[in-house]
Amino acid sequence: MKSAIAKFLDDALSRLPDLADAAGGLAAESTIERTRDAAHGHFASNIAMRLAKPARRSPRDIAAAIAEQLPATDQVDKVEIAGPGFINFYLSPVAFHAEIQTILDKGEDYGRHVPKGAPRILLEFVSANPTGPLHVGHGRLASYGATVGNLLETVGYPVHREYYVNDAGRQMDILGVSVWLRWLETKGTVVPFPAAGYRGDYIRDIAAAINTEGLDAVDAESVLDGIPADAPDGDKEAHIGALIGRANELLGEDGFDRLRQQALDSIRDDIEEDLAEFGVTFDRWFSEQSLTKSHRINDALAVLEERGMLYKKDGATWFRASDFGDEKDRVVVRENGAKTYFASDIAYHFDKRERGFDRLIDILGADHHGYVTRVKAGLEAMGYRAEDLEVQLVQFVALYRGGKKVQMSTRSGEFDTLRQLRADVGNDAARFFYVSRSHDQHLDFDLDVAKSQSNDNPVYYIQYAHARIASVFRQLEEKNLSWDGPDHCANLALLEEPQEQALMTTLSRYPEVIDLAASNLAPQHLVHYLRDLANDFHTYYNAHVFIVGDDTLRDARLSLCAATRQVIANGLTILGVSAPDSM
RNA sequence: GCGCUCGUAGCUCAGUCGGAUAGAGCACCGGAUUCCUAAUCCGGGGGUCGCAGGUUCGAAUCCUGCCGGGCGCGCCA
Repeated sequence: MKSAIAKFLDDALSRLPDLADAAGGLAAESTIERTRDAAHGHFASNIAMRLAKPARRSPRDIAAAIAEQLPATDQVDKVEIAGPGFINFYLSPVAFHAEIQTILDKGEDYGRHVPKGAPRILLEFVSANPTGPLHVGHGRLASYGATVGNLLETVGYPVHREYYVNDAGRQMDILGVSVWLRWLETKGTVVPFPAAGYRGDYIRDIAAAINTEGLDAVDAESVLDGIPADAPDGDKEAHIGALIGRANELLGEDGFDRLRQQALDSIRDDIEEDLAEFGVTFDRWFSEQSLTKSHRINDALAVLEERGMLYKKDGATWFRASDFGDEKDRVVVRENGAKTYFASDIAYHFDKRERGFDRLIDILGADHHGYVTRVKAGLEAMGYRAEDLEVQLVQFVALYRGGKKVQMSTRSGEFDTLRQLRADVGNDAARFFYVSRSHDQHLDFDLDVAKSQSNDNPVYYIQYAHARIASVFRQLEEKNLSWDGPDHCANLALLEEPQEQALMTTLSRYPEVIDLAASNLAPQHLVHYLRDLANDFHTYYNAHVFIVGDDTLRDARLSLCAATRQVIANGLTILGVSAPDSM
C-alpha cells in the first residue's frame, strides 16, 4: 500500500524536473508515513517540506505542484495539502478491499518478500559457553536471535544461523576437573570441591552418566598431594590450575581429554535439545576447537602478519588494534605460545567472511561490548570492511523472585535455567515476552508475576483473537452456513462499520511493520502491532455479530475475519509463538 | 578515570533514520453479556518525555554540557 503511494509520488515528480532535481537521492517512500489522526487521511508525505530548502520554494507551493501531477487512480479518493505542507492521501475503500483480497490470496506468504540471493547473512547468536545449562539470560538471546532470523528471511534474505561453541581453553579443563572430582566422589574419594569449579548439580549427573572405561579411581591423597591451597586461604585459580595438571598426570592426557570431551558433548547436547524445544534451531554448531584443527587461527594470523599488522613485544605477539580505533593493541599469542581467545575470535570472523557471507550479524550479551571494536578492527586489518559486521548487544535479564533480584552465577550453580522458565510460563509466553521489549533495554523478569499472572500475558490476548476467529468458523459449520471463501470477496463494499474500517486499516499495515522490524532488527514492532490488531478484532467482535442472516454481509464479514486470522498467524509464526484454534 | 549504553504516566515499557494533539499494558474508578469463547469490550483520571542550552518551519527523537542508573575496561574465556 505504502509502496503504491510512493509510486504515485515518483510519477508526479518525474513530471516536475526542477523538483526531481532538488529531491536528488531522496526516496519518495521514505517521506511517507501512516497518519496518527484519521483527520489527516491514511498516509501523509512530508516531501514538500524536505524539498523546500533545496528547491527554494515554499513547502505548500511545492505540495500543490506535486498534488496536481499525481496520476489518476481508483486507489485514492482525495489528496489534500495540510499544515505546513503535508500531502495527505485519503485512500478509497477499493484500496482496502484489494488488500483483504491480497491477504487471502497470499495466505501464509502475505508480508513475505520474494527471496533475494544477497546479501547472504550469517546470524550468530546464543553462543553460550558449554559449561552448564542455559539460563534465563540466554533465553533472551535465543528468542531475539531466532525472531530476527525469521524476520530477515521473511523480507527475502538467505539467513544462516550459527552457534559458536567455546569448546577450547581453560574453562573446558575446569569443566573436566569438576566432573572428574564428582565422579571420584561416587567411588568414595571425597576431595573438597574447588571454589573455582563448576558446582551445579548437572555436573554430578554428568559424572554419573559418563563412560568410565579406562578411568581409575584414586584416593584423595594422590589428588591433593602438593596442590596449593584453595580459597579462602589460597588462590582459587592456582588451586584449580594445579588440579588440572594433576588430572592430566593421573588420567593421562588422552584420558583427561576423553573425560572433558564427554562432559562437553553432554552439555552441548543438552543445550541443543533445550533450544530445539524452545523452537530455536541452528544450521551449524561451530566449534572453536575446529578452528585450531583446521589451522584457521594460523591462517588468520598469517594474513595479519603479511599485512604488517602484528609485532612482538615482551615475548608476546600483538595486533595493532589501535590503528583501527581500538583503545590499545591486543595480544594474539601469549608469551607461553598459547593463542588468546581474541585470536580465535578474529579467526572465526575471518572464516565467516571467507565462507562467502556478506553480512555478519552477531547477537551478544551486553557484557561483550568491549569486543566489538577489536573484532571489527580485526576484520578491517584483514582487508574486509568493519561495516560487514553488525553487533546487536542484548541487555541483561534481571530475574526477580519474591520482589528480590536473584543473583546468578554459573560456577556456583545458583541460577535459574531456561528450562525452568519454560516449564513455568510456557514456551509461547517466554518467546513472546523476551522480544516484547527493545533488545537494548534491560529486562526485568519477575518470575512470580510471570507465573501467577500468566493469563494476563499479552500473548494470550493475541492468541485468543486467533482462537475466537477459528471458533466463529466452527459455529458457521454447526449452523450449516457457508462462507463464499477466499476466491471472491465481491461483497467487501458492505463493510462500512467504523470497527471494520479500523480493522482493515490495521491489517494493511502488516507488510510495513514487517519491513520496519526487519530493517531495524527490532521484533518489538511486530509484537506491538499484533497487540493492536488483536485489539481491533476484539472490539469488532464485541460490536457486531458476524454470522448474520444476510448472505452477502456474512460473507464480507467472514472474509475480514479470515484475513485477520491469517495475519495474526503469520505474525505469531515469525515470533515463534503458536496460533491455537481453541483455548 | 576512560569507553559504551539507558533515563517517557504510580509500575513495566512502546514511540527515537525530526513531523501535526506523546501511546499501550498493569494498577485505580465507572459501565457492557437473552447473540459467534468475558482469557473480551467501552468510558475516566493520570506526563516539566532526567535538567539546561543549541540546530530546525517543526525536537521525546539530532548536537553539546550536566545529573542519575547499568555494563565494560586481563598475555581470562
